Amino acid sequence: MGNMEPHEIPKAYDPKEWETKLYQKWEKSGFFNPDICIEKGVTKADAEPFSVLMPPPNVTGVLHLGHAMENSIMDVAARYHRMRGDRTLFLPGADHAAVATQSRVEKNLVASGMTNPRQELGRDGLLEKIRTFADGSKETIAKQVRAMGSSCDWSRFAYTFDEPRVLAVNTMFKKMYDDGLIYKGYRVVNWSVKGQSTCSDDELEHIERPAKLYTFRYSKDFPIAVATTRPETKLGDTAVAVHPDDPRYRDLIGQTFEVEVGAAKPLSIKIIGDEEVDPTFGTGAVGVTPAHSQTDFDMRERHPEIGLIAVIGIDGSMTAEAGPAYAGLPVLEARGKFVAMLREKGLLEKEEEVTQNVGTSDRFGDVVEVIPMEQWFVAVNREIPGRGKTLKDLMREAVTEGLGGDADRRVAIQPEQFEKIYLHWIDLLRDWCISRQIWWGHRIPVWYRVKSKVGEKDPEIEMYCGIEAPDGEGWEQDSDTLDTWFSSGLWTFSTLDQGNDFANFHPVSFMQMGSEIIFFWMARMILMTTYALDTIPFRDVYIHGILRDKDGRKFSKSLGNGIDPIDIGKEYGTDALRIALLSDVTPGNDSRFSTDKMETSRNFVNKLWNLSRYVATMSTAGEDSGTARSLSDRFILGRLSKIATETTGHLAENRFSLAIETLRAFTLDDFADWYVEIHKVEKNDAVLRQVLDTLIRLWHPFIPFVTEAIYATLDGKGFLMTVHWPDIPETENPETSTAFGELRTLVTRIRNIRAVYRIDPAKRLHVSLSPKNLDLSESYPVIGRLARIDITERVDGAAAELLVSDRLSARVSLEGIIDIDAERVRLGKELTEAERYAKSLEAKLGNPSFADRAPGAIVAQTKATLDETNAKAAELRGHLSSIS
RNA sequence: GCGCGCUUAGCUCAGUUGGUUAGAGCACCUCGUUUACACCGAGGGGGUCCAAGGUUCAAAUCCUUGAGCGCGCACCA
Repeated sequence: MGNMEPHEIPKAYDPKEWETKLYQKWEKSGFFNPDICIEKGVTKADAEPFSVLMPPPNVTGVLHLGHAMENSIMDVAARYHRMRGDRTLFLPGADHAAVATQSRVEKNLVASGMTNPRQELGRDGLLEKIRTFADGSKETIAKQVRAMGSSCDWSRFAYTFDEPRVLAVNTMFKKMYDDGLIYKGYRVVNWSVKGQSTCSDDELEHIERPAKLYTFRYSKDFPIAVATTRPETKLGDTAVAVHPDDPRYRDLIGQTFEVEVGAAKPLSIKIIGDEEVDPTFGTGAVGVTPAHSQTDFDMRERHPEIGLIAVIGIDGSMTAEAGPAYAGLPVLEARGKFVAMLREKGLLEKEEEVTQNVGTSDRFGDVVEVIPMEQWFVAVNREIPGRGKTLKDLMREAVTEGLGGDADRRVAIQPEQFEKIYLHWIDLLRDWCISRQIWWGHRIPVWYRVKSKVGEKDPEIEMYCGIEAPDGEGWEQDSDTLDTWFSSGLWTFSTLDQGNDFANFHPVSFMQMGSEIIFFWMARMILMTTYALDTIPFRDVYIHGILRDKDGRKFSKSLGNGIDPIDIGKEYGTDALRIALLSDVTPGNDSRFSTDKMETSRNFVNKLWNLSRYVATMSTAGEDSGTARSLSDRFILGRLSKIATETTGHLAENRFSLAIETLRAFTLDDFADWYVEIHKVEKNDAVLRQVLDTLIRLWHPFIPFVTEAIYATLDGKGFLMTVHWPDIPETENPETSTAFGELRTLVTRIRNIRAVYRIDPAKRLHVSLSPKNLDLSESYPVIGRLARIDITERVDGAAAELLVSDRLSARVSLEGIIDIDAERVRLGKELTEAERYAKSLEAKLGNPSFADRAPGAIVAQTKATLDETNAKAAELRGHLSSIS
C-alpha cells in the first residue's frame, strides 16, 4: 500500500470490514497451532511452552458476556505469550454438561408438546435428541468463540463427551475403583424429587426461609424434649443425642426408650452422648434421624448401634415405615398431621418462628430431601494405596507447600484469598457422590449379572468394573451416569491426548475461571491430577468475579438484561468489546458492564486507527528504527520504552486493566496529544513510525483485529500476531522527562491564559521565555505551534507572568487585552496556593523528628521543594505588586 | 454464628513494597485556530480516600474497633 494518502484509508475504522476476514486469515495460516508455528519458524523448537485451556462452555445454548470476558482474558494471555516466542497452545472445548443439557432439552420437548419425554422417547430416543441439540450448540459456540477473536487451536478442540474423553473417564473410574477410592455405598444423599436424581453437596444452594421450630416429647413420660423444623421425619428417629457432660442428661446416656408415635413399628430411641451437641442450644438435646439428615447420619457412623429408618421415599412422600397414617402422604401433609397429633396428645411444648437455611438443587430448584440410598462415592478421607495419603491431603498440599513439599509442584491461586476459602472447603469435604440418575452423561463403567441360577431367592449378583464392557453373556451396565464434574476434573490432561501434547503442555500454565466454580472444577482438577498423575494440573489460576450490568445486577434471563456478546461486538467492534470487558477486571472482583464503556472503547479503537492513518501519510515501511533528533524524540522513545516494560510486567502478573490503562494513557496523551502534534513541526518520520509499530504490538493481545488491520495498512510483513513482542531496553532519562514536562506545562499554561482572558484562538500571542540552565531553543518551533505563539526576545507592557518551574518562566504579552483585575485574581490564586504549600513543607521540616528519622533523600527533597516554592511565591508577589 | 472481601470525584473504578500537593474514564462547565481523528481537539470545576482510635518523622496504604454492602462456609436440632 505504501505511502498512502489519508483519503484512501477510511476515516472511521469499520470492524465489519476486517474482523471476519482477518480471523479467517489467521486460522488459515495455522499459527494458532503451536506445531505449525514451529514448522514455519515463528517459534523456536525449544521455546518455553505456554498453555491455557478454555473452561469448556456448556452445550446448553449460546455464550453470554461472561464467556466473552473469559475468552478475552485467555486470548490476551495466549497472544502475549505467542508474541514472546513461547510455544503457545490455547485449547478450546465444550462440556456436555450432563444435568443442565438434559433438563434443557426435556424442557424444549415439553414446550413442543410432549408430556413426559423420558417415557415417550425412551433412553436411546431421548439421548439421540440431546445429542443433536448438543451438536448444534457446539457449532454455535465455536462460531461465537471465533467471533471474539480467540486465537485457539481448533485442531485440538475437545469435548467432554467425545471418544478420547470417555476413555479417560472410564480409565480413571477403574483406577479409583481398583484403589478402593470409588465405592458403592448405602449412605444419605441429596435427592431432588423434581429431578429424580442425586446431587452433590456443592450443587446445593442454601436459601433462607421462615420455618416453625417445634419443641416436643415423643411421649408423656419421655425424659427429654427435643426440637425440630421437620416433625414428619421424627417418625424415623432412632436416638436422642446429648452432650456427654451435660449434667441434666448425663445419667440417661445408654438408656433406650420405646415410643409410639404412629410409625409402622414403635420407635426405639436410644440416648447417646455426642461431643457435637451444643448443650446451650434449645433443650440441649437433639432428636437423631439418621436417614434424613447428613449430620445425624454422621452421628450414626460414630454410634453404629442406633437404627436407621427411612420414612421419606424418592417420590417425596412418606414410606410404609412411616406408618399407616402417613404412608403415601407428601411430606408437608404428613408434617401437619404429625403436629396435630402432638398437639392432641399434649406432647407439643413450644412452637416458634425461626429462619432456617435449606438446601435447594441449583439445577432443578426444589428443596432437596436427604435420603439414604445406594450410590457411588469418591472417598476423600481414605488412604490411597501405597501413598500414605488421602485425596484431601493431596488437595491441600497442591496449593500450600506443593505436592510432596515440592514448591515446583504448587498451584498458585490469584488472588490469594481464595486459597483460604478452598482450604476451608477441603476441611469440611465429605465423600463425593458421583452417580446421577439422569441419562445424558458418562455411564458408570460397571456391569452386573446374576451369578446364581434363575429362580433362587436372593440371587447373588456379580459385578465388573472395566474400561470396556466385559465379555460373556448377560452383563448389564449400571444405569446411572457420572456427575458432569467427574469428566471436567480430567480436563487438563484428557485434552492433551495428541502426540507429545501431554509432555509439552502439562501442567497447564494458566487457567482462569469464575469464583463460583472453584469447588466444582478447580478442586476436582486438583483432586484427579494429583491422584492419577502425581503432579499438579496447572500452575496459575486466575479467579475473577462475575460480570454484572451497569446497575450491579447479575445478567439473567428472568431480568431480561442479557446482552448478546456477538450482537454488541458487531455493533461496536469486537476489539471495543474486549477492552470494555477487561478494563475493569481485577482478580476476584465482580465487574460491571455498560454500553458507555462500549462507546468509550469504540472511540479509542477509532483513535488508534486514525493515528495510523496519520502515520501512513507521513512515513513508509521498512525504515530503520528511528533515531532521536530532538528533545521530543528522546522523550517519546524513553516513555515508550518505559510503558513497554510496564505493560510486560502487568501482563506477567495478570493485571489486565492496569496494562490497558498504561497503554491507553500513553496512546492518547503522550503520543496522540503531544508527539503527533510535535511531529507536524519536526517531521521525524522514522521515530513516529517506530512508536506506532511498537505500540500496535503492545496493544495486539487486547485488540487483535484493529492492530492487525493497521499492521496490514502499514505494509507489515506476515502477521502482527506472530511478530515479536517489544523487548526494548529502557531509555527513559530523568533530565529529558523533566525538560519535556516543562515544555508541556509551558504550553498548557499559555493555553490556559487564553481561556482565562477569552482570547481569540486565532490570535497569535507574543511570548518571551527566560530559561535558566535549560536550553529549549531547539523546541521553540514546536512550542510556537502548540501554544500558537511567536517567541520574542522580550515582551514589554502588559503581560501575564508564568512560572513554569524554577528554571523556566515566561511573559505572555497581553497588550491591548489585559484585564488587570483578572490577572490579579489569577496571580493571587497562584500565590495563595504556593504559600499554603510552603507552609505545610516548613511545618514538616520544622518537626525535629522528621529530620532525625526520615531518610536523607526524603529530607533533601522536601527542602529543595520548599526552596522552589518560596522562590516562586516571592516572584509571584513581585508580579502582583508590579501590576497594581 | 465462623471466615473472607469491599467502602477513594456525581457514576464506574485504578492506586504494586507507607514518601513530591491522591489518579483515569464517563458525566459536567467554557471555548473551538490547527485536513489523522466531531467515534475530535483545547482549557476547567469537582475528593474531610466509610467512621473513630492507634503505630510512624510520614497513612488511602499498616494495626484495632465499629458501621454499611457483598461473598464463602455452617449440624442451631
